[in-house]
Amino acid sequence: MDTDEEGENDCDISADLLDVSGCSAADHRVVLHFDLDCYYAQVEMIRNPALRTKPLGVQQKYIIVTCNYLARELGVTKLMLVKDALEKCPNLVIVKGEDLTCYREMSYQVTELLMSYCHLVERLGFDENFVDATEMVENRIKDTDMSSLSFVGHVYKHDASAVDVQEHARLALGSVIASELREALHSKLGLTSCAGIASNKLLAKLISGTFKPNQQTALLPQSTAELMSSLSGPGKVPGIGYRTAEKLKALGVMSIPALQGAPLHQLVREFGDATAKRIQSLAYGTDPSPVTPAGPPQSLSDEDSFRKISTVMEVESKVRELLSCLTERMQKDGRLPQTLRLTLRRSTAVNRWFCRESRQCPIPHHTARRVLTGGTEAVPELVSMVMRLFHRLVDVGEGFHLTLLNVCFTNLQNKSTGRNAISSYFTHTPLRAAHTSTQAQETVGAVSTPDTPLSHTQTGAMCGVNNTQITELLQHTPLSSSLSSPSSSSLRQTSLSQAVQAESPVSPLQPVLEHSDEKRVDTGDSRPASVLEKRKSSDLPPHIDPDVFRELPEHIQKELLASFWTAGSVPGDSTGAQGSAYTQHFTERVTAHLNQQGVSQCGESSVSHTDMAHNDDFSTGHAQNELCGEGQRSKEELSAGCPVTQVGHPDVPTNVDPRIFSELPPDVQAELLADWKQRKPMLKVPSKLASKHAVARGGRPAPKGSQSNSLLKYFKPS
DNA sequence: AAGCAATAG
DNA sequence: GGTTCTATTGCTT
Repeated sequence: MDTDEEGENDCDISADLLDVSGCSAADHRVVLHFDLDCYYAQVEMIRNPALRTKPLGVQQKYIIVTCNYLARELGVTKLMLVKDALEKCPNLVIVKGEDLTCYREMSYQVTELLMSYCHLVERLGFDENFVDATEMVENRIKDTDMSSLSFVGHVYKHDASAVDVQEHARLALGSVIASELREALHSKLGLTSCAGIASNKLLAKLISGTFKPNQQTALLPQSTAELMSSLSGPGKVPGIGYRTAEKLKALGVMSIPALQGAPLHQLVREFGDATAKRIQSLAYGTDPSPVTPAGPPQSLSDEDSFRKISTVMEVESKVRELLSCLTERMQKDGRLPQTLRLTLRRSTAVNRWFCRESRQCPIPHHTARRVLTGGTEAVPELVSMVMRLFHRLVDVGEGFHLTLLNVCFTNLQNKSTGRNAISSYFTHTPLRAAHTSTQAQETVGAVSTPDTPLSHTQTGAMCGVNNTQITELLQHTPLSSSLSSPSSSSLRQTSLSQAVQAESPVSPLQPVLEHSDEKRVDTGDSRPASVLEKRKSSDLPPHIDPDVFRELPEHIQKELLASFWTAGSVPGDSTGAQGSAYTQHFTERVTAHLNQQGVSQCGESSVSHTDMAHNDDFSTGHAQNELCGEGQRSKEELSAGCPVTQVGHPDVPTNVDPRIFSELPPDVQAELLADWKQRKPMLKVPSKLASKHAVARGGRPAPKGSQSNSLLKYFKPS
């Protein structure tokens, strides 16, 4: 009978059975999951808007790691061999994506933007974020008029307009918030995304991909079972990977219902108590794991793969290369690396046993310090440390065949004092934000217009971008007079931080920083689109050249007007960041527009290197950096966005073509130089990032060392 | 603390 | 059951 142990000890699963009926304590959370659309490809299209109209693939080594939707329509898929992709789609435009710098930087800007509205943000890879919006919903639910509330976006297996919002008010509010955050990502960073709204991370993640791209979906609690059983097998459950799925198969568990119904003791035998319970709960759609706030990364690593490295010399030079990049990153980070790890992959001929092996060692204090102070001066000592690790792994007497090397700094210790406020973790990658998205026709009822008065300083995207924008102009546009007039006229004038600041409408989306408790009477609707229409070019901010403005297509004009209208409500700060919000955006749009019109791009059309994909043997790392037809470039240069030969003025950034620079009017040159010189002091936002909520729930006490200080450094430039 | 396995994007 | 280039967590020693 029932005298078994397993029957009596707890009531774990039965708790789940209770909440099928709708509201129980367990679905109390509102969790959002954001997933950037084809992320790397999107970043590349932002860097070069001309790519938007073409099928685009991002290449790492010999595979296409991701591609845009145009390419997908033509049959290209993720992780496809370059050769296959080109067969399918001969017109595929390919950009190299081995250097992750710009993807990483933009990724942190995304997290940072989300965090500015809600501190509970957890990163998952570079392109996904969870947000626990429970508290935001609670705060908002009081003063929202239920009769005007409705779902934004899709509701899984339901007609969104037919769902009873009274019954699902919190979820509906979650969908409103998700759409506002997505709109913020779009208007501030130019990125489109999908979002899922549900009661926990598992469900939010699973639901977010149901309508793609650039759409969002909410999951009603009563649809949970349907969602789960729609998965083709246990392996599709996030958290159950290949190995676990294989083991389950061996147990005869091949479907979600099977996993739900599997005898617990059997799972426990295979996986242990904790894992067994966890995966079975997952099968029911239960996931108690908290949204754990993101911090700076816990390790920094750099790696390269190759066909073959078999001499110590090659190893050493590859290691040196990796360490140079890595120490630079480490220096910007500002934390002290306390351990160093080497990992490698060997090709054992007999059994293609692809596994990574590693050795690590502590880093002497003086060496670690030198990494931070001297940067690459520390490289030689690090190289010799790594080589010692290498000899621990490989008996060179035998001969060896490596296919990958990785070096990693871990055990990162916060530099206690706020003293060395290492500047800009993010050196801003060229940013062209806010494009009118081509495929964005989801009904975005409440806040569709590009207003969302985001009344906080979006540091990453706004401050200091002036310069990058100028830089962009220098890089991507011909020296035609048509351009120099708008750019210089709009960029030249320098002081006007106040213009529109007067009355920005109250945002339904309040950034967490200023926490305004003022009664907002009119939150939801308020903003008729007519406001936009009423603005004529006579309303242009003073620094915008009306003639240039009129040249732009109407939809871009509109977009810009909207941004003029909403930007700038930066309250107390804007130190020297003169009117950057306006000018930056304006400049961007003009530039993007010109590019889209096929203005010849400095001869360097990064568009036509579809060949050269396969001819390199992928042997020793380099060689393949032949990107824009300008010979070799280092990874860093590539990430900085197509530099040219280095000559010229010491203060001219490396990513600016000195020739082009020299042809600019002298006054513009002077201004740029001045700008570049005091770039660092210029950025700064003393925002106080949530310290109170550092420990959110049962989770972890926030990142190690928990210096909100260091976290800030990580996210903010300055 | 070290090394690895598993998971994920 | 691998392609890339990361990054995290948890188990085992």
